[in-house]
Amino acid sequence: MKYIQHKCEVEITGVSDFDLERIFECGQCFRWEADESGTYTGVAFGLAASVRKKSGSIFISGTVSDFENIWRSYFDLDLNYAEIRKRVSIDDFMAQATKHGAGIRILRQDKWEALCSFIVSQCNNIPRIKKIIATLCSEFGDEISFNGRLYYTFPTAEKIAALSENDLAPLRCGYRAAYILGASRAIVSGQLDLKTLAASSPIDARKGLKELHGVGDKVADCAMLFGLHMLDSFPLDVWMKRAVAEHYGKGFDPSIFSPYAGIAQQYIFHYVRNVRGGAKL
DNA sequence: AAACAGGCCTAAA
DNA sequence: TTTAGGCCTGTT
Repeated sequence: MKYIQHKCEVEITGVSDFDLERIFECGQCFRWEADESGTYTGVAFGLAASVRKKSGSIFISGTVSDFENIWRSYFDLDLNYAEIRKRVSIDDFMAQATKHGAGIRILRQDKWEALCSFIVSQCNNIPRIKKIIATLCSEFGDEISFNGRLYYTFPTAEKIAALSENDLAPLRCGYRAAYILGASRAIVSGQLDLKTLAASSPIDARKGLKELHGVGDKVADCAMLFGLHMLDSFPLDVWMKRAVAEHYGKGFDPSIFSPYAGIAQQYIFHYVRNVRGGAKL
């Protein structure tokens, strides 16, 4: 990988497995939007940015120091996904899934943002999840001016913890509001330390997350995979349950993909939803 | 109009 | 340990 500073963006070359649509539309994040040219704009770690690809190069707005401090890690550019694709292609089904999903990456998102987002995601569809999170940010995040538009940071746990359920009413997120408040307060009180969990074993991380009211197996696994970057975590939603039951039978054990079960999960998810399954169950 | 959406919790077998 | 209902809200 090499990168050079241009006028107001950094050009990155020598990175394989980088497909913006597959990265941003595979359900791991909810705050990046594409324009008609395929450039994605979003906010992460308090910084707004635009990302585009052109003839094999990646262009990310900002400086080399932004890239080194944030985006290099955010896009997980130091992990060799091409090799992981080979590794999880254990049968024909996975060979197909990885072929169609080449370019997917697991973002290294903010831990709290991921946890909060997947609490909101429960029993919801993606458009509504996006809307709720957008409102959460515009109501309680900090403004960022970027390319003549206003964007918002994701509100900190501290900020949310100081609110009431009534304050969250504009989100229209129903019973999830109490879950968000509970999670934020657990973090602020120190009862839950995401940084510690990220450094602990998957079993302990899962147990810790599930102590939160409103966090079960699925949300915990998503928070681990997408927030704690525990790449062996294998979230099982209704789509995945159906897919693995169909292809591997009832006694399926995700550890056949270890230590990259979570990445395998993303390939399978993308494959059954976007390539084979279509948009309906 | 009733069912369902990328779950979770609780109560009851 | 597994299963059914209810939960906020928006959409079909």
